[in-house]
Amino acid sequence: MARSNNTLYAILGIIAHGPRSGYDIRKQFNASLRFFWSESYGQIYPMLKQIEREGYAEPVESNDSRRKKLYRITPEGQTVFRQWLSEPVNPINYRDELLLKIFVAGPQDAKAILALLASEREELEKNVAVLKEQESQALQQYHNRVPPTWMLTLRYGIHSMEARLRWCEEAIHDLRGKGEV
Amino acid sequence: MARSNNTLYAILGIIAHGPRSGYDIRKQFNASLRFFWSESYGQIYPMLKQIEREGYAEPVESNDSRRKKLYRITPEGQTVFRQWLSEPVNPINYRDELLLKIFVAGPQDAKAILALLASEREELEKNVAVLKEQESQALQQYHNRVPPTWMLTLRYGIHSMEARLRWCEEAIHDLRGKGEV
DNA sequence: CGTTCCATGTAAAACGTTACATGATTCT
DNA sequence: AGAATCATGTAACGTTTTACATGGAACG
Repeated sequence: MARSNNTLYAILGIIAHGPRSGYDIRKQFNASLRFFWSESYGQIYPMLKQIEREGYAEPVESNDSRRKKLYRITPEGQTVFRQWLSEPVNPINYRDELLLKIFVAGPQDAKAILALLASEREELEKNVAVLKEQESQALQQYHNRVPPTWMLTLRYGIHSMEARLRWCEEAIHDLRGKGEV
Repeated sequence: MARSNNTLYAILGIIAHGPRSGYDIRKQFNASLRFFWSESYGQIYPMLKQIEREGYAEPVESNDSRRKKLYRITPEGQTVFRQWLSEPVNPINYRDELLLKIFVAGPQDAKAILALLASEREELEKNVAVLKEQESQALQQYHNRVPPTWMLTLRYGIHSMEARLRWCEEAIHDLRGKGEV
């Protein structure tokens, strides 16, 4: 079975909104979707060349003072991108280390697990704050016009992290209640 | 930088609760943690041999009618397992295809995204029902005694899937409201 | 006696990160 | 001038899935 080749479509999806360099693409993922998607340079640059070879994008000369190599999506690229977009998504393969540890922990590990949960909670509180700040900034920007679809990914970040945070607190409460600490 | 070698610890964590075969290990992950962790045979069997070579587990002859090869964790295995358990977790690398698609979608893709969200919602409703059923079964089983830590992973499944479900509904509502459908 | 499930295993390919190398531009 | 950031790229390594191969046990 052919693998999903997500890196190809991720890049195509970014340059579908306008010419971008490899550096731009990385930046865009890190700025907005870092909690749910990331691409490393080690994948981006080789994939851009492959995309060009297959005729899904072509280089454009930039009038930037930097020597950026911008790529513009071609009509063929648009076609395969929209095709991919409408296909059902593949099941996610999460590998959540914290969940694994809790799953395999025994009663004697309650203390260690509590420590992990505490630092997770701290981390989540920070991240939720960052996302909410981003949200209020974005809402000001779009106060009358329709917000773009990527706003939905921001909303997802808030929903999912708040849920994880509530779970963390519940779990800490449960473990403390056992008196095994 | 040394990579985290999670497969090793995942396996060690399972056999820490009693002798298991490669097949058992797979089954246990699929039964309880499938949404947050999975291991394929292509990793499990070679890793079991490596674990044996390193002295973290040893084979035990089974009195099972099947020709299972059970592995039992050694004291050294226990040690490295508990050590790993107490270390801080590495950041997760989610790669959430649905989020990616929504992030890179343009206004003209609203219809395609709505279809994806609708089938995601369906899927989530099924999964939440399954988990809640599992939860009530487990709660009966442990009605007086303290529930094991893996119950927390079940709770996480419910929390996170319900959050994703609520987000799905919110997103569908938003996209419909735009009149772009 | 055939089908289904149990059970172990390997090889190849695909995927993804990390570390390194290189050099230009911008800012202080 | 020096530091920080921008920018492209590659090689090595580690991780993970997929496809294939093999055969025994249970069940109707």
